[in-house]
Amino acid sequence: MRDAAETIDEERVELGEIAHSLGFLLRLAQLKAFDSFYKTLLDFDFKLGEYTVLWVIGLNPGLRQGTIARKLNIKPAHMTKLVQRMVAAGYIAREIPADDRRSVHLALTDEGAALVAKNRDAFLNQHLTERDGLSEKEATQLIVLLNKYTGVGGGEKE
Amino acid sequence: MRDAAETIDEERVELGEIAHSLGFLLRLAQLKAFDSFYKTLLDFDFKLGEYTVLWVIGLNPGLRQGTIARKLNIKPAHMTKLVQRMVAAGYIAREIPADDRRSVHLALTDEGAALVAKNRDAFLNQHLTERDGLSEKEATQLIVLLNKYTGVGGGEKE
DNA sequence: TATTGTTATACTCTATAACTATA
DNA sequence: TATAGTTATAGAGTATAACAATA
Repeated sequence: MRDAAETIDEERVELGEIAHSLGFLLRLAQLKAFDSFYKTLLDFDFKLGEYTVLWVIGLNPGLRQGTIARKLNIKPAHMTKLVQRMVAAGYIAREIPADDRRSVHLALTDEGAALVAKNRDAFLNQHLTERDGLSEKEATQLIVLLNKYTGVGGGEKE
Repeated sequence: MRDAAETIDEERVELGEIAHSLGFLLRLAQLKAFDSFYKTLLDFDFKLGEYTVLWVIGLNPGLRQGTIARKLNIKPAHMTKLVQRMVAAGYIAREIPADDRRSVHLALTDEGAALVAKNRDAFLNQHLTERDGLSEKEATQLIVLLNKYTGVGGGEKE
């Protein structure tokens, strides 16, 4: 595997110790995952982040906008614009609750719920298409470790 | 662990199946890794990507600009601007080889080499500071899996 | 004609701070 | 005075296409 198909057409690039740097590897891995995601969804006119927000709102109707933003690491300013686009598109309904009129509660419209449901399989198919190079077991292991590292699975049933 | 410190101050957010999506987890993980990286380098006036490019040029003096860009997933247009900044800063020297005058070969100046050397420890310290939540063994496992997934370690000694 | 790198443009995401309206 | 969200602005990263020089 060392002298095999490595000299294909490109000069060899030595990466040294950064090949073991989490930050560096995560950047490359994310680019790869996004690539294969978008490759499977040619007709999809949404950003990954937008769909994710719709998904989370669908699972947590009535949640405050800021809560979702913090959980998904979206900055308030960005969140505002994203929500505005989704409201304009008719996928999200905003509601100002009487008990705290500063906050905004979000829910999917019927149209939004339909959109999430319709693209659900394609979206979750990521698992299958995106794990190039890894065995099923390794992919599962990777996901478990990332859950732990990010703290995402913290309070979940797992 | 389920009823413990979860109701700290924030409403509970249900993520459902996307908590197992590689793309989603990689995005969060990358944000976290970058955060802790920049936290350890308060006085560092470089972007992560810029330092990475300098690093790789240091290990591969004379390599073509495009080769490095492809390996690091940097788009040609972006690479051009990045190189221009580094040349202006005095860290990179460009050389047009006689045998193919379209290409640009890159090498570090003495100043560039000194900069890479000086920040080497802080840069590689990522390993130590950035693996919050993971045991040493798990961090190693994660890095191995990411190496495999991204194909980075493909032709390396490992 | 094809390739390497450059320029120009636009769009997304991010970062920041000032602002409003509520509390 | 603090908080939730908004607006405005700027910067970084990316995508794209048109271009020049060279092969």
